[in-house]
Amino acid sequence: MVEKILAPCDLAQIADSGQCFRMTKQDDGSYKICAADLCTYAQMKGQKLILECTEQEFEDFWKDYFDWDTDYQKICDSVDKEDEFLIEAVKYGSGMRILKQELWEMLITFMISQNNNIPRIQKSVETICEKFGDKKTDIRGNEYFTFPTKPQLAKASIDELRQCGLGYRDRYIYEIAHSDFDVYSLKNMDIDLAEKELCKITGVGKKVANCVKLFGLHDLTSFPIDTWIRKLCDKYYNGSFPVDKYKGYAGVIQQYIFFYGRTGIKL
DNA sequence: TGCCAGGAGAGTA
DNA sequence: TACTCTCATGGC
Repeated sequence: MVEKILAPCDLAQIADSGQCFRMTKQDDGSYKICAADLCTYAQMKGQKLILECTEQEFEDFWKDYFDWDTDYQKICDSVDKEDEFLIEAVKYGSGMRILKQELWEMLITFMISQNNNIPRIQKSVETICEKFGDKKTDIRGNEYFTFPTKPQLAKASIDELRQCGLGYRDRYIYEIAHSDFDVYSLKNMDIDLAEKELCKITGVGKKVANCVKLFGLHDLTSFPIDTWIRKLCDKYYNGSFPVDKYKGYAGVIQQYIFFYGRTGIKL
């Protein structure tokens, strides 16, 4: 068990923010988090984050996963005082953090996300893990499944992928799993080039590429524009959000807006 | 029953 | 370049 001060941080907000799909609330109030090939249980007590893992595992993985070194309070405080909508959005989702997630998992997950809804994405991702990932035992003695690697996914037929509820996206996943594309090569690229390379993949457009950049490459300048953001920008910003005001971290701001728009207000 | 969802590809003008 | 149609499918 590891206990560390982390503020701001709200696990409920992060779990419901649409950036991760394998973070689920348990009956005891904790959150089960499956990431990379690991699994832990997390809960907050005040400003204290309690993780069920060893100190070593925390230092090696979870600390970075929670983006420990970014000052989210400073980001919240930087919001334009004239921007009433954004002030409300940040207040509503003030415990948000951008998790540093596994790159391959982000690519596949956000390819599945297109023209889809979050509960259904979660279901598809979980089914894919159960069918093609490795079965492991977590710290509480429960079984969990890792997200399948590229070679593991390449063993799946189109029909097997279709059975995971992917709909028409099954062939996109099939194609990328059988391609010679190395997602990890993106880490060594200029971020604009990385986006171009992502957009060459069948089933990846600008929006999905920006999600992969933000959640998989931790490029906080990335500002994905989906249906929610578009509607909100049309309503509150005359169709275009002033990303230049938030140089270097507009992606975090995007996440506050998305979360507030999707769960906090009626459009 | 029809519309929507963290969109993108293909066809057409 | 810009627009439109289509693609599965569960939830409301």
